[in-house]
Amino acid sequence: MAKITLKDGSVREAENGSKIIDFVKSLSNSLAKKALAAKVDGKTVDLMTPIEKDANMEILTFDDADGRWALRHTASHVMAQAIQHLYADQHVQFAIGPAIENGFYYDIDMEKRLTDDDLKDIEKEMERIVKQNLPMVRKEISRADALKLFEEKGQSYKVELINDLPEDALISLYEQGDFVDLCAGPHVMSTGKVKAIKLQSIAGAYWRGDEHNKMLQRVYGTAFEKKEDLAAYLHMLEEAEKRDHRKLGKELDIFSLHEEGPGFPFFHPNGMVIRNELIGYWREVHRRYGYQEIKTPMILNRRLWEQSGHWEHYAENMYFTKIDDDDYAVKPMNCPGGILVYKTQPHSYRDLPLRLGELGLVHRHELSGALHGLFRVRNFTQDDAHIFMTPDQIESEIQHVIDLFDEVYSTFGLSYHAELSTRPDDSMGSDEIWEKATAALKNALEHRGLEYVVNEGDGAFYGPKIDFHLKDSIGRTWQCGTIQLDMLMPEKFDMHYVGEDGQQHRPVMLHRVVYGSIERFIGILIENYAGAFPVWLAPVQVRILPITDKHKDYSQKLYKKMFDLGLRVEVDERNEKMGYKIREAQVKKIPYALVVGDQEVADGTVNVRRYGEKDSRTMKVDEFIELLQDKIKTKAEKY
RNA sequence: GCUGAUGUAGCUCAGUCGGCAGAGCGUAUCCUUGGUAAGGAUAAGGUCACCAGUUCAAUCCUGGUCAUCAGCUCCA
Repeated sequence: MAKITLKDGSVREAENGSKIIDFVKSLSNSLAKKALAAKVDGKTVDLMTPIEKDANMEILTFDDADGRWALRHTASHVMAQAIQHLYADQHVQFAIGPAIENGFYYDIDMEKRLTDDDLKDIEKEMERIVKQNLPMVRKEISRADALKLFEEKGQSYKVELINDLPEDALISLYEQGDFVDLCAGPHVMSTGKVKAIKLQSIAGAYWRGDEHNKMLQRVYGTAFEKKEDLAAYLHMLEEAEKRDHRKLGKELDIFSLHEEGPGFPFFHPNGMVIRNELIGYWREVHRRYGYQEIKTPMILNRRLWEQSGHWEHYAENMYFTKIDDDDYAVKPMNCPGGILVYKTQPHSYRDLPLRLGELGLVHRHELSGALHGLFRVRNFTQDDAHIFMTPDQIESEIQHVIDLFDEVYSTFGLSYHAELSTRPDDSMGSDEIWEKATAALKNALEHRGLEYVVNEGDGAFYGPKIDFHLKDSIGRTWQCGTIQLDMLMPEKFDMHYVGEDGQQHRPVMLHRVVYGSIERFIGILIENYAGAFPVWLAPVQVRILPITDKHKDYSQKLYKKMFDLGLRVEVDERNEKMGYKIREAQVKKIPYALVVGDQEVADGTVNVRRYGEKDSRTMKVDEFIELLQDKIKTKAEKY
């Protein structure tokens, strides 16, 4: 007998060689029904796996990420089978078909181009396969047999995958009915478990994610255990779409994009209010954290970009121009400018760390297909800063930067995750410098207990970096903040400071942005607040709604009083009924609507209705203004 | 840049299987002076993304270009 320790710590016995599913049945029939896979000593396996020794076991259901993964992975195989059935004449080649965060996909290669209508047919065929409740049978074969099998089937992508596996690898296959696939698993026990399926979209994807390879057809879908859950998920997606910053940006008159300038966003008055408030806050925070601000030119001579390495490593993303007969480039980054400022005078170790901030407008030629609202543009303002310091200040300075990031993100109620990116192929500098810089970043992260993922080879060409990612309305993450450690630019530009010993030393440089780009950050904020900005950021903070013409004078007096206090206020004097004006104020997501009629004029009050609330309350004018000013001062998120 | 889809009024979208282009919202004017999510009427508003081709005739068919959307690649 094997001793099985369950998640709650209880220990049960199971017969050696018995299947996990039978063991689960012995625990509870209802659990056995819900079970999708199991985690044995940390490894996720099929329920058909035999129990062979004492182990820790967790039964996975749809509530567990790994359970969902198994179900959706099976769904992906079912889809592949359906495609094989429907397009038998096509010699469909299958590449890979994993489960992903909220669903699954399969990459396939065939002559016929799938259309949205085809998805309906595939779904139908999938449902048929699900109904048949085919068992998912795992088989293990040798590498040679696997090669033979897939060569015979003419599945060249599979053959390529197998060839990449170690010589002695035992290869697993999963078979359901007439479909067999190379797959490590795990899967749910049978196709019948996949109760609710929705195929979502078709897109291109490069084989192995490499743009030099052939582009395959990728079919995205999602699957749930219950139809209701699928419906709820699809509804959630619809709701999230309403928060899309491109949609809200238009509706709330924040920004626009035009064919005349793809990727070059236009900011409207409402957008500029948000921008300027963000910048004001940024300046206030950075002053407290010991930064000074500079401004450097947008166009600089070719020599500078050659010296920095951009000319060699970044040219395909740069825009160029000529002045007289000389080559110039529009800056894609602010650092060389900051370095020139540093070099205008000698520095002592006593001046360091020297923190120079710059709101710098940079231009980068991004691929046309990558452009995406304010999230991915071709010109953007980085809330940049370059910190020049001594080598032994690196770690404390990184901590200092992370403190600042923490403060800024929490002001907006944003949660983030960190990623560490290491040396890319196309990079400058010695191994030693890279190792040192990477270790410094890693230490800072670990010292602080920040969890992070590592992106091998994703660093900048001049140094490794820590990126801070924020989520958009549908859960895609976007890199915003970044801290990049740079020991190369100081060399390239022969930068110095005088140390305690009176000798010349090489400073270390830190590039960092908090918002990342003001444009992208505004996009994130629009989605985060669903367009209903906190009072301090709201383009219009208060709208006064006089009931009839009789109340216009009082409204104007109120308006002037608030306007003179610097508040963003407007009066809706249109000849409309109160219901209409209230609706308009709500649709525009204005934090406070003030209704004024006979009552308010007589009492010197306002009737305050907050955005999103049905009830209103009457307040003295001064009392309301005080409330408003307090919300603004404290950057309160709630009205 | 790649694969696929889309482009009609300021916005959201119908529509024309080739024959003078439509709705709702918004805007303007008039009526209505109305207490918390849409009061009524009238009117203006379009080179049907752009450029070629086919045709007696193209918003519609063909080809190309541009932009947008989803994804890939890339990135703040």
